[in-house]
Amino acid sequence: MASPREKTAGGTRAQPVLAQRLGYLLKRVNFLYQAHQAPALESFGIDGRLLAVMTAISADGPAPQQRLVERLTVDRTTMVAIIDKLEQEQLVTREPDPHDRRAHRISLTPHGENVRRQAQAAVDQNEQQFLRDLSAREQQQLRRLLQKVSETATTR
Amino acid sequence: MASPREKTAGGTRAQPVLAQRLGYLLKRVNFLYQAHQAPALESFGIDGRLLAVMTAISADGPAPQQRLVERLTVDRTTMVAIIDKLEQEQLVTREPDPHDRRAHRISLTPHGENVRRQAQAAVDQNEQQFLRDLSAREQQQLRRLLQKVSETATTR
DNA sequence: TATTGTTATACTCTATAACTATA
DNA sequence: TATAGTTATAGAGTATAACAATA
Repeated sequence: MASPREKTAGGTRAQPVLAQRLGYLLKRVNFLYQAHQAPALESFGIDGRLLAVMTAISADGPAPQQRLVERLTVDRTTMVAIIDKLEQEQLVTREPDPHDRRAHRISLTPHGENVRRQAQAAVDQNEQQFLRDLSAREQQQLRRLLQKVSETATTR
Repeated sequence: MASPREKTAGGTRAQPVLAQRLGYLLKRVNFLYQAHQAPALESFGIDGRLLAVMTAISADGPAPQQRLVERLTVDRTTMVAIIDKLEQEQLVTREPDPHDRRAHRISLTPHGENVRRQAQAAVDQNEQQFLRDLSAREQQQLRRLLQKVSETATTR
């Protein structure tokens, strides 16, 4: 029934030990990260998802909503709400796609690119605070390992 | 500022590069992990949160709901729903705490401990599939780095 | 007065179904 | 027939407020 010892840091090893479970760690670190970044992003009137969409457009250029949907793995209907918000804040524009009149081309406005750049800088700086106990090498390792797992699981 | 290149598909190149952002990676890997484990857990009639609660009880012994709340960082009202479900499946029992008649002692039933052990074994096995592109050493590194970050951010 | 567990309620996030206009 | 975008709607998940029993 109950295991004899655990410590959360020292010589744990026993059996269950929640704090070492990958699923628990991923959920928890993700939660902590979002909570840590939220205030920094809030001052720009955006959240992580909006920034992610702006990042995708900034990296790959103007795109129909459908392409953003595939890129970010969010639902079509969710994307509508995201673009609504971004357009309302005048960070992106919706234009008819000349090649396919069903589609809308989403582009960053100059203001949008400006906000994106500043928000990203704030995020990056904040991230250093979040990762302050990891060396530069460890930070790079963490990113690399997560990326590797992400690619494994995506291209199953 | 931004790193020059990335891969992911063709020769993407640009600056922002969503797939390298820590926030994006954490969210994505967490999502992929949950999706990967859900079917395995579903066959036991539970989900990751229920297993986490069972793990905590199994590791630390019977506990009042409040202690589980602190341990898992979920809301009191959420915990009520979780314990309701576990009790309904006869995986745990709610007994009056002899020392504090306001509190309930939550204990794993023998059946609960049995399910917990089998479910955990299934999760562990499934996890190897999820992490199949990481060496044993890399898996350990990933866990260690996440744990370190979690502790940093928790004990701010 | 404060705390444990509870209910009712609201709010966010996300997904489903059905519609429109194009292809 | 299928696809891009949209709307309305419903379902999870989670948080807030208020209450009963007890400390």
